[in-house]
Amino acid sequence: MNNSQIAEMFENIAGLLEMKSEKVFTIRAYQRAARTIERLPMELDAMLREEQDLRKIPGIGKAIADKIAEMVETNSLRYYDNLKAEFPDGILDVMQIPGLGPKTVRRLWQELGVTNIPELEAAIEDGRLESLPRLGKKTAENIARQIQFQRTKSKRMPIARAQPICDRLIAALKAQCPGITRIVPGGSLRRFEETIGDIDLVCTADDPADVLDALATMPNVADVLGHGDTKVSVYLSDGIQIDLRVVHERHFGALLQYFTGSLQHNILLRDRANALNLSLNEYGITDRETGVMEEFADEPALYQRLGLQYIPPELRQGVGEVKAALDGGIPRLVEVGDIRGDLHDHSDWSDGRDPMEAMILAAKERGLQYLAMTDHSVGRGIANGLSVARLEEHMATVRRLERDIGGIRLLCGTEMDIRADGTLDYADDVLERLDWVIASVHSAMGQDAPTMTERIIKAMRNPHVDVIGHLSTRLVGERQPVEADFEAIFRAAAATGTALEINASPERLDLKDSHAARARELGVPLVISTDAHTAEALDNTRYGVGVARRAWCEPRHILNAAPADEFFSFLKLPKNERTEAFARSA
DNA sequence: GCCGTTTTCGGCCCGACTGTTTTCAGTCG
Repeated sequence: MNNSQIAEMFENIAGLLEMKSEKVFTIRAYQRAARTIERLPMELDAMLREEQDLRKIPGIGKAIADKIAEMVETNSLRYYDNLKAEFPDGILDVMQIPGLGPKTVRRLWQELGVTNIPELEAAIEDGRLESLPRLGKKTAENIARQIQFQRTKSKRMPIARAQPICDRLIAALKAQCPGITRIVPGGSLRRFEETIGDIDLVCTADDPADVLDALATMPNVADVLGHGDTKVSVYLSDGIQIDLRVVHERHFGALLQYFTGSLQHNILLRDRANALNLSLNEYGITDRETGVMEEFADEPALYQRLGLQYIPPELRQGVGEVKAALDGGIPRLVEVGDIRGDLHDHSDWSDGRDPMEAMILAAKERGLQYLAMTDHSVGRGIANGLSVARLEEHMATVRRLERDIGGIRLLCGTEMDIRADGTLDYADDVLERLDWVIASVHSAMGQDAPTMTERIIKAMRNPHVDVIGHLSTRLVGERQPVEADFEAIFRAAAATGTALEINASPERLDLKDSHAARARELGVPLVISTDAHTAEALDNTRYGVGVARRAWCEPRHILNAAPADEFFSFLKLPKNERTEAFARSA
């Protein structure tokens, strides 16, 4: 069983226990464990194989650790099976409907015999639901509406889709409400998660009601889910939910912190406040003795008041960051401005849109010190891959443009296919003349894990392969990652001195955050590359930096954060010396 | 069920909003 399956099972356990009115803290413990497991950097079954103590993971104690062991060993959990047997099959689906919680779902089941969504719809239709005490016509209507929306509502969307929607929304609200003093995204968007459930906006304004009304009455709003004095929630016509919270300027720091989350991070932060006999909410920090509330114009002051280092949003995942902040363990994370070169770029020589010259000029304009031109190898027939003869020309052109343009160093490179059998698209005598070789999987992605693992490791053993591109080949929300033993691959990368790419294309984000974290731990040199196919795509670096920051990467962990001279001397090293040299320079 | 720089037992984040109420339970984030 993999981590996401295990997490889902704990999430279901929590749901069923809720319906049993089990102790709320037991339920929370399962939910917390599920959320933690979801984003663990390593697979639990691998950890167990290595006899690691799962109880070192925050939120996992004896009971849950034992259950994980049983799941990994037997692919099932008797406790869960028994629990599930107490409830009808579709009941968890019913609980997924927004507005329907465990209490209501249990009543609907026990008093009306509703066990799935069609039966729920029938009970609304024939008026049985609204006849129950404490439920009424309006509740019935709301549930019916939510069922409909569930069908059209977009699932979590890639950050690449959410970001522009959010930008447009902010621009529209600003234009319509001159009283807005600040408006910024919060939630998963600000934490740079790879997918976004709904878009959270944090706003300060002289007249909150004005802003709330403005959003609620926008033309592309399909439905208003709630509208109070400080917040409004709406569905846009394309099925995206927007939550907007508006408060007075003096509460901004506390509100932004609260609305950025994550939920688990906020809980840990409020625990910390409690330990200091303080109470934290979205308006400020209250001294429990005196009842006096302190307000915060910005977030750093709030963290400081709790005796903590500032925690960047990307780290607010509710795992170890609060503890780290207590001991000064929050590192200076890599920033966009640290990235000195881009090492994965396509031109119209293969499947890019823009001529090589335009790409180089765009890179120079963005202040990059070096750029690798890495058009596709011949195996990518569909992407107009370069034959050896065209590659020769390509190299000559790179050299000529480097001289002609000046002020930026160029690398003659390739993004070369790793074929299904692990052999490479160019022969060694071709590869050794290139400055920068990316090897990537573009075909036969359905291979079984042992085959794929061996295929990639075989490529890494080649002395000329500098980096593996978009390791898992996943497309966020579109295509599943390949099956492979990633732990083995990371270890092989460290052993062979092969770098791993954090592909910053927002559709890819590959390595993903937890994989980048694990690779970093093992000392693998990482690069953040845009895989740009257009000049504008060079701006996507920020998405890759977001992934790296979520993986606790500092500039020293990122190869292309090195200034040009340092980077080029690194490349002169034979591969088998690189991992060690990278650790030394770090 | 988890956890401990006051605790191995007794705590466990906190407020907004809604609908059905006549004072609040349920749900959400």
